[in-house]
Amino acid sequence: MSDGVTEAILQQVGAAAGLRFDRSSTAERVADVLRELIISGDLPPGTALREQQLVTSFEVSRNTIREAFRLLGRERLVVYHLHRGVAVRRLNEHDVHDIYRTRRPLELMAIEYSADAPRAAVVALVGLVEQAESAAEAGDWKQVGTLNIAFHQHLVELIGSERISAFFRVVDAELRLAFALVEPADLYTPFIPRNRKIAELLVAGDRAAAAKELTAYLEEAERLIRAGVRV
Amino acid sequence: MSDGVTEAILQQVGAAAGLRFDRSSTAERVADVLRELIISGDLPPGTALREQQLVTSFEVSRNTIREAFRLLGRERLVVYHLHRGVAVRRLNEHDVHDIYRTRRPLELMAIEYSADAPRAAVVALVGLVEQAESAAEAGDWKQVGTLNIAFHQHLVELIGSERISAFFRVVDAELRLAFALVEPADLYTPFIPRNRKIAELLVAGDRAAAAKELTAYLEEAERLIRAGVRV
DNA sequence: GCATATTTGTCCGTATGTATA
DNA sequence: CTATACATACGGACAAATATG
Repeated sequence: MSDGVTEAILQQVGAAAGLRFDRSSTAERVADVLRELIISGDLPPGTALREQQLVTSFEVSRNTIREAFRLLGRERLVVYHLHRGVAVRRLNEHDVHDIYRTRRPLELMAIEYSADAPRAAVVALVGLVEQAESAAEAGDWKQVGTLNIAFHQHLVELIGSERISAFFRVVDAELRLAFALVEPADLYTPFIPRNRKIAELLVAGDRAAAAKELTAYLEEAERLIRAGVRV
Repeated sequence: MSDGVTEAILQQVGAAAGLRFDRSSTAERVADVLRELIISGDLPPGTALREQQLVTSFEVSRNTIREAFRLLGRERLVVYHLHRGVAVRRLNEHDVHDIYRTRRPLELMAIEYSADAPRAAVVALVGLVEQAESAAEAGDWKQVGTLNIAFHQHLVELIGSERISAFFRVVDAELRLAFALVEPADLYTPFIPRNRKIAELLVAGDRAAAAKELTAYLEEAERLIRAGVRV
């Protein structure tokens, strides 16, 4: 009945997190911990999050847990089933498709806006790629993944809208629900050189070529992740 | 002490909404009603939403109210102050500026995507403008406002991303927090002909001119609303 | 600045309804 | 079909923080 593995994970992190004695509300902090567990893959898609279980692991009340669920639900990281509680969201192919339909216009627009963005911000993209290359050589795929995300997040931030940046973060967290299903080496290795090319083209000011390269990147990534979700 | 006006509004709507016996959770439904009250301007920015007050008007428990607050908080319609509860959000000039920094790239991208969108969807924009013209003649400013929003929502939907559409809806609801501060006639009258021009240019396939017109629209709207917020 | 009242933050017990074995 | 487990929702309690006189 009770999922021993899930329970163990929650015990660890919940207890260690020092949930009380903070500035924000307990519900926010519970949501933060759960979000981290979800996007890191420790709580894989489909995992049922039972209220009582979380009450004992986090040592907070059920009300607080439920408030945290509401927050995560709005971020699309968990799904509600009335009278059946919440579970970590499982993306289907359509979800992945729509996420890329979301990323494409945003990132393409970011390329256009790069013309007006501070040069330092554009150059910083190259630095992120270089860090990713080092991490890949060291075989640290988790770090490569983080840096890949940081690259695209940074790109979108060139638009200069806090709301779009925040929206992109949420969509990105959502996309990570699918990452657990794909081999990290498969996922990132081919994309580092692509990111490098995009960054270099932007620094050179060739936005049209950068847009072309980005489109190719996104198409390949979507295909790969959709294949992973299909399984 | 207790705000009689706010109370009266909540009494009315809360009781009339038939909150129980529905498919979704009570918290969702409470949030729906509150959202409507907020974006319609019945609960103007700054209004304190006291838990006990809502408990009596909606006849639900405090826990449920708090869950609804979490939902609205994630939509940026209310703000939390620890140990001081929630209040209807009050936009400042920076907020309005960022909202337009958000709208601009999205709507410009929508114009580009209109090339690939189904023709019927593009033509439908003209229909929305015509409805707005009728409503303006009839002096129904509330309806004009609704139709203006529908126009831009419809435009963004040409991108074809459910997530972007949903995001735009949230941003739009947020923007309405500022509408209460501007005279509706001032706000909408000059924009109907602009919308018409944009729609006609899109139907004609002249996307560059439509983009120019849209940019002018957004600049004017931002200026007007920022002036309203400044007061 | 202090004492008091109010309100939030959080926890708990319980009753009801729903889904699943 | 019954039993069980669980989520949903309510209401009461109390400490802590904040607002008020």
